[in-house]
Amino acid sequence: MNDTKLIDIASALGISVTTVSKALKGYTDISKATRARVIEMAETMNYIPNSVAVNLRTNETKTIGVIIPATVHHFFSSVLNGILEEAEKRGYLVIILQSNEKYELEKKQLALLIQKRVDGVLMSLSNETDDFTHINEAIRKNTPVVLFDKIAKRVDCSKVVINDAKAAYDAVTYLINKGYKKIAHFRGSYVPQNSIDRFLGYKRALEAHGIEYDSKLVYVCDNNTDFEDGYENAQKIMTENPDIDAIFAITDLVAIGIIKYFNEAGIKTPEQVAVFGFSNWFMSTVISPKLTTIDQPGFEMGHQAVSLLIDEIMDIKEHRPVTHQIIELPTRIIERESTVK
Amino acid sequence: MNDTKLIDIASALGISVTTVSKALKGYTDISKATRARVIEMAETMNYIPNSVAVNLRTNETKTIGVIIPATVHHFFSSVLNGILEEAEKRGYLVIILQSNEKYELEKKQLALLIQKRVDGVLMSLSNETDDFTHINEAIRKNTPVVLFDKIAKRVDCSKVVINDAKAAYDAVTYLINKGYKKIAHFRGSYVPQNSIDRFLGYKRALEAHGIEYDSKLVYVCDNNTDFEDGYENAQKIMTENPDIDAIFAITDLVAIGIIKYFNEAGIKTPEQVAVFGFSNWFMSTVISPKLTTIDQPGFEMGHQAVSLLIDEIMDIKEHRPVTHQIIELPTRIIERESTVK
DNA sequence: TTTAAAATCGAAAACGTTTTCGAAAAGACC
DNA sequence: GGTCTTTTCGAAAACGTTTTCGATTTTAAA
Repeated sequence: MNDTKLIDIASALGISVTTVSKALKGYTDISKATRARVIEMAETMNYIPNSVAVNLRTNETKTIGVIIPATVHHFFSSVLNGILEEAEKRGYLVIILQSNEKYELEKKQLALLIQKRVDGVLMSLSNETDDFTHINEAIRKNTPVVLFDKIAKRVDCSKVVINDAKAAYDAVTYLINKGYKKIAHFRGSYVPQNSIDRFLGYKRALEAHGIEYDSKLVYVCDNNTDFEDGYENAQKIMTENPDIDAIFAITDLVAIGIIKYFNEAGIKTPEQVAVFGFSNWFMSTVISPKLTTIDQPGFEMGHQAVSLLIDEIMDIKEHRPVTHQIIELPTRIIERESTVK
Repeated sequence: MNDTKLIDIASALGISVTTVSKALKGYTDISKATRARVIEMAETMNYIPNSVAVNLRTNETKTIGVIIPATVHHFFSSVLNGILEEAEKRGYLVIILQSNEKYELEKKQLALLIQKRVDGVLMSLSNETDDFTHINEAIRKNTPVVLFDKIAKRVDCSKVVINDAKAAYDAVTYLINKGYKKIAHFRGSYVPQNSIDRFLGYKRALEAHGIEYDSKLVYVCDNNTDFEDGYENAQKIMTENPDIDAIFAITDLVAIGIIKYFNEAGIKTPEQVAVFGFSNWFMSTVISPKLTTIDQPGFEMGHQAVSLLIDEIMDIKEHRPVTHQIIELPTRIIERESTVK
């Protein structure tokens, strides 16, 4: 170990630690001559400042925390990528925690991050989360939080999102314009805002185009880790409502499950039933037929979230007033085989 | 902010910070009575210890660093999962860095982690890395390192790996036993140990079964982020060596590229050419035909790596002699459609 | 009651920096 | 040479803990 510290440089040079510290940090009240000597000595002694001591003194850790529901999803992987890249660029390290879609875990992890004195935290809510006091508490304690993707509208903080309702609206409108008439929706569970908004988009698109909304055509897929849900509900809907001609799925994963079932059951996609996904996972180009879907800019989302967070950290540090922003990233339809006859 | 500190509790109770600290940490030289008073006051004042101060004093951060080449790959996502879960269970936080397969970045990031005083680091080498002094340097400075998956044999530290050569040998042997005679190999680039070992396994399996190794049947796929490489080389091999009847691919991603090309070109899999992947990515069950592959236990690998690392951290802390272990995780063949006629 | 042992507490040093403030030295000016 | 300004440096406090060691008080033993 034997790390060299300021005092080692100081005694090697016969000067004080104060002078060494100032020389290294570029203070102007140190002569060019001694500054040069200090820098050289620091170099040869291979000095590396002890970040922990610096953190204690300066009261900042140059570290941000990230809480995401899961990493296995391709979408969150790309968000993570964006986060890591931007954080590194701005000189921050990132601590990652995974809530596994559990509210209790999410709460505990947020407390952990605050205890670790991270300068700010980025989070995407778990599916269970419908109480936001832990987040408000964090903000109240001056740890800035920015929410991304799975957010809560009622929390007053910066956010970066897509317009789920609009994206869903666009998707369903696209299907209607393509001539599909009886469009089902495989939705997510009832708590997450995404799930609600995509459902609303679906419903509004139908109504806006004179198609009556039928709650019997809405199936719930609340398992996020597997495509079984899509598979099973596809099976179910084809016995209960065999005359549908399209399904708008909340997620590519669900859509993949649907297509898998259709392929096995000999149901032609899109000839008999078209399938529309959501997120543009890598997988969606792999399956046959290739999946039409909504592109959700994960990488960009990670970038923006970090940017917003660090800006806010700076504002707090400089005692500037903080203003919360909501960035809405554009989505677009990626048309592939699963919807074009 | 207004965090409550030890001194706040102390002055509220009219006692010293020493006593407060000891009471909270369960020292036996504090009376039951005052301990109770302290604990209660700490509770009501919502005391949270300042980790940075604790870190400085105790000289440990309860944080480990992880450097991986990329997160987008499904395999690394599951390793990450295993890491996060085990680290949380053992009370450690994890800082993640991504080298993007660049040696220089990997080196810089390792230095960063050491400067941040992480208690240890987990890493999987970049494809470019063929100099290991940065790792040896870290170990010399008493920051334990454990390597996983993409390792360097010449570095003296704990490792958790699969036996790439054996897994590849098994895969090719499987193909031979299935009756395939002219088996090509799409290998990775020349530096990474994985790539080398899988190639060696391929070669040895051929030789062990009396099939002459032909270097013309080996194609290099060194792009890890896309399946284009597999796609293009598949196209190439079918003009240069149209009589092959199987391909052993270094990665599921490459295999997917091959199958995509075959599907488009009307080449039947596995009837004309069988395809064998490696890693058992989620994707491999999505493509049609479903891909036969080697299951690589990523989650378990993450678990074990963290376990090894924390054990070593403890050994160093307690001044016990450290012993380096190499854990070899079992792989197995997952037979699916792409190799069974 | 005296003495020894046990129980309970606190002063102070330490971890390695950063930064304020004052002191000393050097230079400028008359 | 004396005064004033500028340059250059260092002592010391501070960040919030942990832990050693000694001091004081209480209890037990005789």
